[in-house]
Amino acid sequence: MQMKTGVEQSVYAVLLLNMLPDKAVLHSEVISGQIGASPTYFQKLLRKLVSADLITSVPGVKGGFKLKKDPEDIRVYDIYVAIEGQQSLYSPSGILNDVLELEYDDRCCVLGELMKEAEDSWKAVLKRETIATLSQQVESKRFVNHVIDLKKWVEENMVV
Amino acid sequence: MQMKTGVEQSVYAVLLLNMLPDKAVLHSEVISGQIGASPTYFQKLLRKLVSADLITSVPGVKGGFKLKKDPEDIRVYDIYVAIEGQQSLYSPSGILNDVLELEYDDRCCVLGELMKEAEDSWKAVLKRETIATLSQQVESKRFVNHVIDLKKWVEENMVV
DNA sequence: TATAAACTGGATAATAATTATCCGGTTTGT
DNA sequence: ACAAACCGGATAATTATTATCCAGTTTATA
Repeated sequence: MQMKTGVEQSVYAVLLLNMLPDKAVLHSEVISGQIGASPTYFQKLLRKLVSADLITSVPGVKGGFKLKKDPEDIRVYDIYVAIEGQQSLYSPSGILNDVLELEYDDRCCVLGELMKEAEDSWKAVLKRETIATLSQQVESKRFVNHVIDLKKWVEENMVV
Repeated sequence: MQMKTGVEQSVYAVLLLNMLPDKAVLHSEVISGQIGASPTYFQKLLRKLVSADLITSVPGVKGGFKLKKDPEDIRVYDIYVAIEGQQSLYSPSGILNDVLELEYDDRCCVLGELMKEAEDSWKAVLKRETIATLSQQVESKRFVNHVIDLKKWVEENMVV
């Protein structure tokens, strides 16, 4: 039980896109190169983010990707769902129902309820943080010099 | 990202073992048969529960498995860790460190902290519930008749 | 005391999920 | 018209999970 690395890569990709000036766009291979992801698979991830309406893609020469929403409106949870889908961490297989030989109309899933609560609690934390708040943390004094370099890199690699 | 079915099977196995009278023991194939799990793989799961000191095994003819601890002292979380190990749901791959070109001594992992908090919150729920409280729920009035049948089954299949 | 029936644990195979690649198609700036 | 990007479906490679097998140890009992 481990989160896909694609989620982490996507979060950082969105953080990068958030450094783009308006109208500018970043080519998918440029992003995957910076993040160290496999270019072709990374495109699939970007595709999912597009489907989830978190980013937009512009095709054609000078095409690329940019944010669709404001960073305040993109929650880490949104990215998680975009990549992993909304299937829950626990899918009750109804063992207890079989063991208790319950009829369909009075099935119980005592473990399922607990797991749902745990998962909701987990999701709540992911819903709290947004790309905006994450960006703030990265841009904190401690890393400000590195972020300046990174923004320079973005400007060198972006397309109008 | 989905919880192993082995965790669910293990929880129900422990619930079954909790119905055993003192000194009695349940053969692993009897349990896996009731739960509907593959016998050989299920033994591996039981083995992990033994290693985690949640249950004990007695070898030899008339051998089997029984609880090692009181049901109040077995948390769902303990079973989860026994089966899945204590690796966290999120293992930071240090992308941001690479992106920011940080030196070893001032690495940050802004996403890692968030994920850790989310995971702790998830685990807290699993730590709250024990086999004792789960058993209570199953034995609630609603299912009391079925539980009586189940206990009958346990007595028929247990070994002194 | 020999035997059968259980657990032990390591090697290995089968299955499923994740990650990665390829390629023919569409869009768009030059 | 062409090159450079995205699109999306098929497919392969890799990894994680589930499942099996087998030779070893323990123990009740005949």
